[in-house]
Amino acid sequence: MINIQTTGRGRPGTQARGEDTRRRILEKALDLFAAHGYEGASTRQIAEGAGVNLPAIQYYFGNKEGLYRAIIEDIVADTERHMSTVLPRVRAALDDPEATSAELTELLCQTLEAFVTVVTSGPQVESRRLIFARAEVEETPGLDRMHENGMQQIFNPCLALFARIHGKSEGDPEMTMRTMALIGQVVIFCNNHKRPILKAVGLDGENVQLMKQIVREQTLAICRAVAPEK
Amino acid sequence: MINIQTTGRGRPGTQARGEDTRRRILEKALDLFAAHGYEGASTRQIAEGAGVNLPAIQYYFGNKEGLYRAIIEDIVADTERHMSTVLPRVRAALDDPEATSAELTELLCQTLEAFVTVVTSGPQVESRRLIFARAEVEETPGLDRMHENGMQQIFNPCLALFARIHGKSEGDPEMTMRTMALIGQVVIFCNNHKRPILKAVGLDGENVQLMKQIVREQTLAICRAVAPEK
DNA sequence: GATAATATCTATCGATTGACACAGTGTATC
DNA sequence: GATACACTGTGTCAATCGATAGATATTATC
Repeated sequence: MINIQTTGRGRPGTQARGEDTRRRILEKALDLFAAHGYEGASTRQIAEGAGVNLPAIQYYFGNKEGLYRAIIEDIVADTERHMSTVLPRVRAALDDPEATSAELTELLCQTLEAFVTVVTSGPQVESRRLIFARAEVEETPGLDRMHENGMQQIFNPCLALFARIHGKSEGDPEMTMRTMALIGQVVIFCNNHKRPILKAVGLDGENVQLMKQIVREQTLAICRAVAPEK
Repeated sequence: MINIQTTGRGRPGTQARGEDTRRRILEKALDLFAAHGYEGASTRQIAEGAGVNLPAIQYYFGNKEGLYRAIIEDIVADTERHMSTVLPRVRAALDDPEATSAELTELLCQTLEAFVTVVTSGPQVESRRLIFARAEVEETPGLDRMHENGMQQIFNPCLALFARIHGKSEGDPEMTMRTMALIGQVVIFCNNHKRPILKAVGLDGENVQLMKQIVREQTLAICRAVAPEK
């Protein structure tokens, strides 16, 4: 019997011991999936790296795909947690027909900054960033879930704000493309951190601040070109 | 004996027949590598899809990696061909100490537009775009070559122009990050075309023009914020 | 300590992978 | 028409993949 969902924590006749094992598998799997992709990372590598037996993966996650989906769910939950600091205010402003262009622009900047926070904080950031980037490229089972979440948590809010600032409809293909270009400013930093550029720069605390500043400045410049301040 | 390099075209004691086979393999391999990645695409799939035998891949390209590298070389050559319309003028302007900020900005826009052309023209664009995106994520043998070429043909010229416009050094990490954000506006369009967004928009002729316009407008807005026109 | 659920082990399955040996077919050149 | 080279076919190899069977170990509950 497979216990994909049960972690055994606190249940009668249960040991909390397995929780460590489960976490070790998740951590190693995240690193390997990020580095080599879904097909490239083998369950044997993961098991060996996590210091567990091969059937442990099946025991805790059912199969390889279940393991992958568990990782993605973690990232999705983390993303929602970070974005929840901004999204309510974004929705409120969008519901307010009298929201000024300046207010909407400020919220757009904050949304993008929250996105930067998502991809630069927490444990194993570099691997999580790579999974993020892979979600835009690969067709692995489960990555559509992550892409969908990115649309809901990041793209659509930015699209709504940006379209409102432009005075255009959210359904306008032009606004979709403009928003893609806007978000691309952040997404590109999710690339492979082993590349010389990102290795030279390094997304440590100081550069993360700089990154937010750059995104804000360039976003402000773009918005001002559309809706100049009075 | 493997004849990785010889295509047999026009050489004495040679048949031109194999050229078609070689091309068919390349085309099918490009699609499959783009869709499923290097590890995900099997040589059997490629051979079957191209309508050839499995050893044909070995015959023409030595091994799977050789086939992959051949594809990348094609894309690299194509990129160099497209960028050659702008890069000489960029180098000339960079060598000219009296080049105005407006001139440098215009060249930056043209460089980015040429980049858009690279990722939106030619046969099998969608697959080539995906390979482009994968180059920023994966660590497949040969992709470093492609990434390196992207640095040389696109990133470094943009960095040099952008730094000059800002009046800062090319070696400044801040300028590296700013240039990444700038180029990210275009790179994000290289994502999976099967995703709902890109499927709804579609990078056909009309939208490619719109895309160039958007990139130009937003780049101009960013540059103007730094070096305001007199 | 008996029982049952949780957790981990060894060993192996069938399928697929990339690569290869080697025979056969075609055409051009002399 | 004989030879050489370019090309395509069949069959098979060792390695690796994900998955499973089944035995054993550990621990909580009674």
